Amino acid sequence: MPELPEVEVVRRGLAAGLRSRTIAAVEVLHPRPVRRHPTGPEGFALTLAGRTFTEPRRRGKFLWLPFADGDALLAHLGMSGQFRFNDASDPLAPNTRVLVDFLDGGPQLRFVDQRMFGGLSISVGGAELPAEVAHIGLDPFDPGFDVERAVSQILARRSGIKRVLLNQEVVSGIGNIYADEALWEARLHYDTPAQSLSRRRARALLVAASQVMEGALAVGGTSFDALYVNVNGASGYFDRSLHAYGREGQACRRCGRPIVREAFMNRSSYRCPGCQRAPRASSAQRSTRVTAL
DNA sequence: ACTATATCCTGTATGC
DNA sequence: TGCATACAGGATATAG
Repeated sequence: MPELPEVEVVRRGLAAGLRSRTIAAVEVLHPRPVRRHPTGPEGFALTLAGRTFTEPRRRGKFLWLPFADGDALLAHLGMSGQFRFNDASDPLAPNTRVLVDFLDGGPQLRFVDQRMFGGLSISVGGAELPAEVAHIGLDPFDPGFDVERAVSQILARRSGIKRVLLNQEVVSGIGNIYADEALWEARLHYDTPAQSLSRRRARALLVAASQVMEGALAVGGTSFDALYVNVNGASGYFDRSLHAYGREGQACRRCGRPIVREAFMNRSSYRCPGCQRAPRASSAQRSTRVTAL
């Protein structure tokens, strides 16, 4: 699942392969990835021809590929989106959805996406910051990221801490894998009310999230299968460094107890039952008690 | 304004 | 072998 480190790996690959290149033609092979474009796949393809890419940018898991004319191609990888560079004569990978050819005749840019939760759209005037991304919070890799401000936002939420970590409007870039890893590092249960944390613990959690993701970026990201690869089709190696995610039944590397998997928010949460104890009472239980009194 | 949930989508793994 | 079901989980629309 591409989260912040994986999306940054992709951004860097795109930077190396797209800069100053001009689009000759675009072919949309499946309409779903361009569903947000108002004039449909044909309009999407036509409006892109002739545009010249500049430096790709990113906020959290959103990528945008600015054009020299001030607009941008906005991209989200969703669950399984990939950008790949291939010669036009190379066979198409399964689930290839969009093809971009360039005037220089060099490698094609291909958007491949099995589950199609992600997609491409055109952001008019979005070269600097697409309006579609304006509501997304800064990510921990952003030079403008303010830890104290993020701590304050976490403490203002009534939800469990993992819900808050996954909320891209508070801090962006964190998905299920790095949320579980950060919670393991910080020894926190996913249901701990965000409001109950001290500033110190909330800060430590954010630092842990940031450090885990930096470590993942350094080795090319986390890959479990062929659904996340860089623009050359290569996998990352961070799965070997995970402490919680995907380790059901395996010993906690801190205390030795088997990691458990629990259903949470329509997905799985992994935690150590020894190091990450459930909070004494959920906020819902407490408010019920207050009401009863 | 905040919070929680249903929904989208397809390949792979598993159970009967 | 075939068929059904569970699972992977991003962001968003919608309901409360």
